[in-house]
Amino acid sequence: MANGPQFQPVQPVRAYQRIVEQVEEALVRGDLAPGQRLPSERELVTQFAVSRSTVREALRVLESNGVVRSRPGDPNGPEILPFSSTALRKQIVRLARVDELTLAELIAFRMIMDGAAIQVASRLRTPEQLAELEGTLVAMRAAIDVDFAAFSEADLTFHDVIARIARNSLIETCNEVVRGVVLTLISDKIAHASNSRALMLESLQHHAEVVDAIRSGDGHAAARIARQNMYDYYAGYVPEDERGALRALTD
Amino acid sequence: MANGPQFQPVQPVRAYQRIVEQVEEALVRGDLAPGQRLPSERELVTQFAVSRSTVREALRVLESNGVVRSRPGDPNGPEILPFSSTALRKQIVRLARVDELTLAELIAFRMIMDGAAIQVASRLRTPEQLAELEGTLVAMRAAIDVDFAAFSEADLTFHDVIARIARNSLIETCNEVVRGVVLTLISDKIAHASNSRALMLESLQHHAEVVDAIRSGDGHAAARIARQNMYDYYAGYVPEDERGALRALTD
DNA sequence: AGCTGTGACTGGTCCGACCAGTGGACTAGG
DNA sequence: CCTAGTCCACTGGTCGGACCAGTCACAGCT
Repeated sequence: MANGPQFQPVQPVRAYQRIVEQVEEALVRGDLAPGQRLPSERELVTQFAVSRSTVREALRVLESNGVVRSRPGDPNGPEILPFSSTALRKQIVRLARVDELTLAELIAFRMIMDGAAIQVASRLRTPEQLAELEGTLVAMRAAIDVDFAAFSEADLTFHDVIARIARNSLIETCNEVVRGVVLTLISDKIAHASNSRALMLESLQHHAEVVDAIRSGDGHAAARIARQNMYDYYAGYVPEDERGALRALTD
Repeated sequence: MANGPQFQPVQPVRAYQRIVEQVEEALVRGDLAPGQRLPSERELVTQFAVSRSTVREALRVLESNGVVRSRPGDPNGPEILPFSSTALRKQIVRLARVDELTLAELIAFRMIMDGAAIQVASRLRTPEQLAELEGTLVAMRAAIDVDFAAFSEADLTFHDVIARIARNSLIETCNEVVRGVVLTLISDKIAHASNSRALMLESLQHHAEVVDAIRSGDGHAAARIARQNMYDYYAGYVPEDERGALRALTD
């Protein structure tokens, strides 16, 4: 049999898709920047030489991808949005929903990413950044006296600072997204009201240990402590027979 | 000032959004499964009691999110798709394009995820899975004599097997997606034609070392070797001043 | 100058129409 | 009886026009 050229199946390109492509290309070329406005739908109709239905379908896709936002009556036209992780979160949530994704996998993901970020941060951190990290510990201590939401917020800040020191916004975004998914998954099992203060104090203590390890520059120790803490914190929500992967990360 | 109830800003919910929500809810409830078909657009018009334009905008959003696929002329109606990571990849590519994401970050991400997967795999692997892993090594060796594409394919299989042993599809998906993004980013800098065979043999040797470490059950060693290999392989494409984070991962 | 009412324009939705393409039913042939 | 070919009902893609509620800028009033 002749080994001819490798043909690829073709699928028709719809008009609205080419509009989406043109807008996205303009965005990566820099011709369009967040904050700027697109022409009105009726103006786009003339520019692209298509009907308004087609323009609107393209705008709906762009809107669903978090690229633009249309508001009724706005004479300035659709707005180009700054990048946001909401669309990325949507996809991960979708991945989690098809139930190929267990809570154990999500927690393992967090242990891995957070541990790695801490390991990198303990090497790259400047004295100023170390001070900033210690500042967030103080803020966490103060937040305990407010309520759990405030503490959770301060905890989030801590991990944001870590990711920024590690100079990796992918880790930052993924961690934030997965953290949100994990929280929604276990939110119905949480009864923080009874013992929340003790839990918060314990969590603060663990964070302080991590900072100590970062201060001494021992990245492996810092990462190990952080992973162990996360294991202790979340393992109770994971079925016994799924904890193997998590324990493999705490060695 | 009275501390009244916490009102939230409201934004109007469009008709097409509620259609999208209903379809996605039906999907998570299991009323809709991949492979099944949606009613035709005109049928959906009567079921949702909206116009066809509205139905179509909803379908475009679902299609852009990888949930359904419409084909012109198909009497069976739009098809419910199995989950695919293409939409997730699209979002990560978008994140990479806004240039907040450097090549170094992507490679760091791969070093972290792949290393962690290998660490977990060396603990969870069964003798059969170890044999399967050794089998992929043989396949990689055979692929070297074909061409680089075949070798790359075999290499991908290796990492897929690792992720499956580690029982974490999130890692699997993220790794696959990021790997694709990395390849497209450096594809223009690659000139494999001259020395590809030597590179492939070296890569195979490194994979064999990883498998050795997995066989002996030393997860930390296996992970360290894997990260070091990836560093050696990719570091050349990363600017000198961005390699700090990568080196922090190879300690 | 500050306020107010108005109107041009926006996006959201609906309707009806036409076209090219698909696939199943139906028919003619084996 | 089964196969191969034709045909047509129906599909999605696109178009154009229409109406409505909402928004914002501006002209005119106080």
